[in-house]
Amino acid sequence: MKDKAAKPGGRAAPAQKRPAHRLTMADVARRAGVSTATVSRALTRPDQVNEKTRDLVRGIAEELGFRPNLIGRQLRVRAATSLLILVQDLDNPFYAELIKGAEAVARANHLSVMVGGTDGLEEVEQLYSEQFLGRRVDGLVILFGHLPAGISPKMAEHSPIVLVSEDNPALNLSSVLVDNVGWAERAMGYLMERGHRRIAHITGPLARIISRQRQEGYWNALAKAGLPQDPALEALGDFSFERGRAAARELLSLPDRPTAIFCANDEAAVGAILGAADLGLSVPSDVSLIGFDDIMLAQISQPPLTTIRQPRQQMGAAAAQLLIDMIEHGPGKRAHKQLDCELIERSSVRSI
Amino acid sequence: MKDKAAKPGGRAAPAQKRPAHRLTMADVARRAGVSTATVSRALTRPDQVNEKTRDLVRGIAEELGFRPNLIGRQLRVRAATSLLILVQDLDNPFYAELIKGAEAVARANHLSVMVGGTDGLEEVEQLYSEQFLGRRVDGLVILFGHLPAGISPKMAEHSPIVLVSEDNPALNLSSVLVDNVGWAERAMGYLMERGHRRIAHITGPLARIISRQRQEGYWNALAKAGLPQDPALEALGDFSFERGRAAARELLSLPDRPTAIFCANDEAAVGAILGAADLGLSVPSDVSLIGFDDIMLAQISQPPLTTIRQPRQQMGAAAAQLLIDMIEHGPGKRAHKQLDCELIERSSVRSI
DNA sequence: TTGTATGCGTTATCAG
DNA sequence: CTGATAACGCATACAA
Repeated sequence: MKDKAAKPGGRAAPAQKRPAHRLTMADVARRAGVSTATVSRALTRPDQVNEKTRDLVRGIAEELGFRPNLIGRQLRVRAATSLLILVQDLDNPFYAELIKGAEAVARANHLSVMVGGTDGLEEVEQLYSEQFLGRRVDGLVILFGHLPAGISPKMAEHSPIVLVSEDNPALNLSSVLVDNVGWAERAMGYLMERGHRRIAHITGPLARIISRQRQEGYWNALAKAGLPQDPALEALGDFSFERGRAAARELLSLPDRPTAIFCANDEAAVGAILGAADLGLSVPSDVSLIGFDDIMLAQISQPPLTTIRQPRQQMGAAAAQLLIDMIEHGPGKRAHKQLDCELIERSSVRSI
Repeated sequence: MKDKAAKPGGRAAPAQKRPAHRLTMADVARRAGVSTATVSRALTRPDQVNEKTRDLVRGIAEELGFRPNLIGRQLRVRAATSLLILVQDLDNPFYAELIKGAEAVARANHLSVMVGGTDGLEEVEQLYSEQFLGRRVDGLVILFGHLPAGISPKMAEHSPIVLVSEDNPALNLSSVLVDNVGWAERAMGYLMERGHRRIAHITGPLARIISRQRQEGYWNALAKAGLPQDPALEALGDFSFERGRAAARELLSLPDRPTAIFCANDEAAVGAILGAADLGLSVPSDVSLIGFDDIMLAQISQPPLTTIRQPRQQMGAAAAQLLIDMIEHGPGKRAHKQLDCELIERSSVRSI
């Protein structure tokens, strides 16, 4: 048997050639004839070390291809390193830009961003919750209106978590929102200003608060105009293109058909364009359409869609910023931020 | 002054109430009157500990809201924990489903997925490279055809990295690809079978290999049919809707205008539909169009687009699987996987 | 300016 | 079955 190094903790033998991805500061230190402390300093606090030593150490690190292990560092330095953005549906075009906004702010603060798509599955939510509870991510941006399975309201109360786009007032969490009710009203107002009185609504999935809020805006507008609520004019949607198409067909087959439809989101609205076409009707001559979100599709649909634009990038940025504040100053700094939308006029509405 | 605990490493004072997110196994151990080793075992290897002890420990952990710190664990247990997917453009609809595929496989292997959007910025690539080199992520799925800044070809050679969708043969890396040349030829063949002879091409950005491959397929098809290459029939694109629209206008303003256009991707093809419309031309009666990718937009454009479908979900899944194999068995297991596309027939092509 | 020693929170080893 | 102890890789307080 070979001798073992005398000092406990000493390496068995200075491995001939350890793969670059397994080098540690000790390896660099040995080669440079300095202590690991000096290596650490040379790499992260260059000013605290003699110029010659610094260059020596850095040269050797470079030569060896050494990169400090961030896990080791993170265990030692308790600084936030990453945010997790949770969405239900990764291929919902609404989210990408929002994520971009968050990413930019995170990056500026030296945080990385993880994105998780849950598909609404509890089991997946659970998995991501573990990352958070296990402190592998330092903050949570949630793009659906509930806490992911595995995080109790009590835990959430004292944690850096922010709800974006979709609120849940029951949870008292920080949030970045738009006034869905108000802007739905505004969309309706736009239609009414152009003479529409018989206006239908294609809802989102009513299980989601955001859908109910836009529906509420629809109702409010009706009420303020002294118009009755006609259940026949409300078609249940689910934010999908296909459902929007079908819903439009239903609505436009009504004996006294609506002159305009307020769609809970753009995707459904684009579906509605085709639904109208299915019946030989065209937009906006036969029926006017207004959407919500201003996704890219809204610009390139035929006709281009008049819609309510949500400031997605800003929403993402604000969320990240809020989160970072909470991480730095503790969750006491809870906040509710409301951003403005904008009505984008294109060609899917005509005056009557 | 108060006494300090006798043992070095002993905590100064059993903090009255430490926030739940700062509890350690030591806290649980103390409360349960066992060692940290037992706590660890009770939590992660329940079978290796006496039933009564186990329940006691787990009960207390639960009661305290203790969650093991994954960073500590990861430092100790060198097991892979996450993959990083790098894309240039997060809001490119092509990627979402691919990411989903990768995520599913990763999840099944107890890995989490990070997604990074670089916007093509070296500085951002650098940032993500550091995550990888710092071993905070264990594998890299790259959705653009080059190594991110900060990773040298030599490093890459021995690392779990896989290129997806877009190849770079110069780098000898594992990859998951489709035969872009072949399927571009197939698209052209489809047009030719329907009598088209004068066929234009809207390219992708030629800086990208994938664009050049599809262009090559275009040329090959021409050559095999004995047709000449007419530079006038090639319009430079950049995969964008707007550029596709403009390019189509150029092409269709030609004195002897093409009867069909092969577009390097769907987004440009949808743009081309509008470009044709701008000139009072309609698809497919005046000009036939075929795309590439089969993004969602292709289904809902008017007319719906005939196109080449890439198996995006499978590509993502295959990439993740490849990566996992490399992580487990070392990068010796390099592999090049080629997946099949499918021609999706819709209504943007007519026979002449 | 540099080195020594310690601990971040967990788990593996080994002895009891 | 359980406990003591030593790492994992790094950064810092403190001593030199």
